[in-house]
Amino acid sequence: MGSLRRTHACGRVTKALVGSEIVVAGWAHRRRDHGGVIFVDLRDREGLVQVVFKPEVARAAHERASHVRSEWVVLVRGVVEHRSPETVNPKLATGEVEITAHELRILNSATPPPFAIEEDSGAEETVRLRHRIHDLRRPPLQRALHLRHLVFQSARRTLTDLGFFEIETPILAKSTPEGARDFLVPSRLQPGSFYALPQSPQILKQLLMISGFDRYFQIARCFRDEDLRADRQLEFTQIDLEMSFVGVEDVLPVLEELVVRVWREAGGIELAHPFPRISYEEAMRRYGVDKPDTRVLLELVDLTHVFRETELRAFRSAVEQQGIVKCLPIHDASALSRGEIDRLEAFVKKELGGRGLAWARIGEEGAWQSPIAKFLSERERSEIVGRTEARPGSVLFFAADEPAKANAILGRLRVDLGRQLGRVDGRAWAPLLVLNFPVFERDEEGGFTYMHMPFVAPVEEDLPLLETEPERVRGTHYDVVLNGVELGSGSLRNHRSDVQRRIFEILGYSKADAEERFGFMLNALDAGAPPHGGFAFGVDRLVMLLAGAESLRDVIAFPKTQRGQDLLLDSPSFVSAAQLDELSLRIVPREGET
RNA sequence: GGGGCGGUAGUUCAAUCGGUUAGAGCACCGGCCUGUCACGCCGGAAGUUGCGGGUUCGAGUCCCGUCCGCCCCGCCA
Repeated sequence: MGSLRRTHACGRVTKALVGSEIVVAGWAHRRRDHGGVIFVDLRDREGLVQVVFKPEVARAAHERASHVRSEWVVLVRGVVEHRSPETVNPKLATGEVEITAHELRILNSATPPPFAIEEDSGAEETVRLRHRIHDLRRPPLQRALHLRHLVFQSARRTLTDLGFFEIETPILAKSTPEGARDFLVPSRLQPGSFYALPQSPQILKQLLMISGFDRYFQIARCFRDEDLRADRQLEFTQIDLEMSFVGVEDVLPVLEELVVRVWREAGGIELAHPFPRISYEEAMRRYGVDKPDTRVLLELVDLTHVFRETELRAFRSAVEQQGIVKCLPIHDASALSRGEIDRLEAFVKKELGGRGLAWARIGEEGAWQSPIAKFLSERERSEIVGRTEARPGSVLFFAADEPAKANAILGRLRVDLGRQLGRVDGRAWAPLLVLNFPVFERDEEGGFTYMHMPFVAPVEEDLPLLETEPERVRGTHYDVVLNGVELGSGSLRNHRSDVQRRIFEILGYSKADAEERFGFMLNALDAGAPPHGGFAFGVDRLVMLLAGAESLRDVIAFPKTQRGQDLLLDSPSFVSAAQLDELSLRIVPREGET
């Protein structure tokens, strides 16, 4: 490079610079060699600019330029000039100008790229992940990671403005028995003992509240050793925050302000606020999910009581086994063909694990066209029609199953069909606060388990229910939902150890169990814990939404595949016997393996 | 753990019913070309058809196993 330093970014060369000598550096995006004049599109983070090499202007530079290939790294000194009107390129931000090169320095050659460094490379994801360096040079990834940066900066600014301190917590943390599977890190100094990577900084941030930090936030890396999905990675990032001396109504405005400012500052989007609110119970009832996309206008109807004594055995047995019967009515549904309905039924059975999908089409004069019609009494049919407001042209879908399953099936169909049939309200963004999640839910054995985590504080007036009907205890838990995607969740936490102990009891921990597993937490609460509560945003999903991406992998610089591998680094990988030895570890082959 | 889709040149795809030497675009290499911008023209090189086994006179194609990628269920405070 010598002593020459770049003076301008390629993508920022404008008409204002015409006539001046500048130095740019970047990657040779494309070379067009006309034998005489040679054009090189030079690319950097900011964009492309055309460099012209003319033999009569700079013989040596022109000669050198003929050797330049795609992705070579070069530095150019030249003069910015207007393009003649017929050679202006309107597709390029810098297309009205070009740089006439006086000097070319080749800083590095490069192997040919495995695919085109373009908006859409056309390459398969395996190839893209293996060649992540080239993939990251593509504009969509450059934009996504820039967006991520803007999100972080906006969040930091906003939370700082609101009086939060940014405090780090350990990555080498401790395994706790609840929640997801831990990633373990063997300790060399304590042979046989393990750290766990944090699933979230939950406990530590509560300890920080007890320590008096009042308002904390952190851009925290979290680790959960569970199977991956398009929207789930082994490691992910949260904007984590916690506040002292607050109730729910003090936390929610902070979350709203954060989301509104991030969308404004990182995305240039004004979100309507305050955000609409809905209870967990209402969300499940009307939409079948706890994170409804409220832009979709279709809604579910509960028909359980209609079928208590029905002749239709599948429905009655579902109701008898504490299940529910729900209906997704779609009016004016002539666009839904019989073939489409059959396809949906197959989809429900195969993909969603449903027993089936009952349906009915209401014909002219209200005649039922339906495989279940003959099992339904006059009264049942008229009650269904009344409840669903069905009319000629309506199609009704029914799910009779345990509540979670029936809701999951119809909740999914609601969104799929709503989008497919255009039953949407036209908004680009639909933020929503979901409130009052229950503290407990029943587990498979009929006992209680926590719905989100064991530290969620009950709503104050429901505290007496802890002794009588734990199932009905509403929690202070809240979710922020955008377009049917959960951006994050939070709650007030139990700051009184007696309430926390009672909850452990209901969860089935003995006193000794609770002491052993959470003794340090209970002691900490007793050390003068203020009322506190907080929240954590899933940044990756948030950026995915803002970027309009389909997968978390498109907003993370170096993501892992569905099997948890990094195809670029080729991790995870075996380690040397010496390393294992130092950690007092031995690899034991699994049954059936050699 | 389960269901589904996929894997052929660097890359994106094609290859009839199981049948000649596995083809094409782009990329790559060489040559020509002074206004292109997906430059153009001429020529060239490029393959363990993911891997292993089987059926067959003959397998990219059929069968079995396995590996890898993606989507989903389970799982994920």
